[in-house]
Amino acid sequence: MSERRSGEGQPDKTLALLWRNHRHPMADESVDRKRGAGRRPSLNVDEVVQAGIQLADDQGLAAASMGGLAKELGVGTMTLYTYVPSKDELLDLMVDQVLGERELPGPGEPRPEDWREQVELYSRQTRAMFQRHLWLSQVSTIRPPVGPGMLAGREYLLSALLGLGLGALETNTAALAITTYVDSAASLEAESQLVERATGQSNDAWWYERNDLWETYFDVDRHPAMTTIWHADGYQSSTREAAADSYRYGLDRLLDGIENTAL
Amino acid sequence: MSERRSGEGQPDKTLALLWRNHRHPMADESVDRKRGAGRRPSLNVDEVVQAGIQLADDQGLAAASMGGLAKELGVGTMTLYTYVPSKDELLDLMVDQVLGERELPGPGEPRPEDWREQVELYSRQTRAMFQRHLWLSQVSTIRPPVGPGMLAGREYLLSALLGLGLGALETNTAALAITTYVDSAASLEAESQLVERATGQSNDAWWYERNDLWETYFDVDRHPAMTTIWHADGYQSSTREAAADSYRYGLDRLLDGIENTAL
DNA sequence: CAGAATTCTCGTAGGGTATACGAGAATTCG
DNA sequence: CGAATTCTCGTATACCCTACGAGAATTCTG
Repeated sequence: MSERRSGEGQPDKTLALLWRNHRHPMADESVDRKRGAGRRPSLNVDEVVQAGIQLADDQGLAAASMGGLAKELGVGTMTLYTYVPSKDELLDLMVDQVLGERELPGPGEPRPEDWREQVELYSRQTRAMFQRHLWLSQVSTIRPPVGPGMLAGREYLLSALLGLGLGALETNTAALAITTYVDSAASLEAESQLVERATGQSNDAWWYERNDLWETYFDVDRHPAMTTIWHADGYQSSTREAAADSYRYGLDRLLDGIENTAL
Repeated sequence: MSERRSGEGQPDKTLALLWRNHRHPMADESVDRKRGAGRRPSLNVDEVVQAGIQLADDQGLAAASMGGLAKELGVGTMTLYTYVPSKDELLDLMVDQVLGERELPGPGEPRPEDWREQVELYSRQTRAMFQRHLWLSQVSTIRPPVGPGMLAGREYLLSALLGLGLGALETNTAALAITTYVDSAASLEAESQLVERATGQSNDAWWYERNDLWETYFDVDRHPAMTTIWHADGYQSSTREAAADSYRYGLDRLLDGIENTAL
């Protein structure tokens, strides 16, 4: 993973960058430089962010280093620091950008009627996002970029749950529980593919390589439950399918539980 | 996050290291060198692993580099490679060690009667493990060390669910869903504290620093649900408490859902 | 008891990372 | 045409992992 994240420097500057393409009440020239004297920039923030995403998609997050990205853009490494204060900030911008790519209906836009269908949509879009951008799984979400993309996602999920009549605090709590589950599972799924790509070995092949375990080290007496499941064909052959099934199952059960408390 | 993990080299050698302290049917001297000619080792694997855990606990995973660990042990960096084939293998050993520290009753040992209480115990022990070893949150779990510690955890959880009479495949699926939820949440909790430690700033302070967001950029029309929750006091002041509540809530709902399908 | 065999020890070297600093180049304003 | 402004980017630093191979320590063999 990544080590430390997110600008400790000036939150104002960070927020201004995140919201750079949104008009807001106090719209001053905090980001848009008034074009006057001075050398003309050869790039702009959006180009840098987009190129960063592209590079991370194609070659992995590690390849999207400041040096690598600069080479891709045909400029010197330090030139990037004209557009972005640090690598961490750049990552924030990349993340909020792709968070905003999810196609989630905003307020007033048409959406599924059933609340579960609405949550389902959030789940699908989020998983698809992780699939498009596997590197997301390597980025910490503890202090997320507080930009338009992230807020749109939270807004959508909360609006889906509001209809349940759960009370403000419980609604928020439920939304958090759902995002924890969905985002974590989607992240694990993406990470799994990343590992397959990086090692050139499927996860199934990896497990198979460890067959020795069962023959040599596995002690049936110490593991009766696993043995029982095994003999009852409780293990799926495909790691991937097992993960997908367990995701489906867990989300359905979680929503069942939430629905029940709402009655 | 960490980049790539887990020995692609020889699974046999890896397994032998992981199970080094367990007697097994085919017990040969694959690990224990027959003590004969040759210089005496100044360390052993367990010491290296233990020192690695200690160092990662105290100074963070980054500080537990091969160089740093060697300095701590008073040997040259390359000396460590006598005991452990690579840094990734060492990490596997550290992880399985702490997985095994969880106090989960084995087969035949006394345990809570209620299955939910048993799952609860798994949850408590796992969260406590992450709290003792915050660096676990930075380690990928996609290809876990297939050692005694990991197997004991899976065995316990499966045994807790077997009593529900769910059928082998569904039991396994449910167990996977539970570990995904519990492990992910515990990992996020630990990561959160790690970030606080690394930045010297509490997460609450971090959010507070972004108060500008609400005044300057937040658009009420685009975020009616968030606004509603806000006005109904649906947001908790403490990030940490909010996370804990949502964890509790989500786990309870998940177990509710599982219980219902079992009827 | 000497040399051979074996095993552990560890310095060096190489290719990777983010970014502080400051000099130089390009552009426009007065 | 200078001065002011802004963008460009080479250099230098301090880390990371580990392949390689020479040297040190110990015991076995005769």
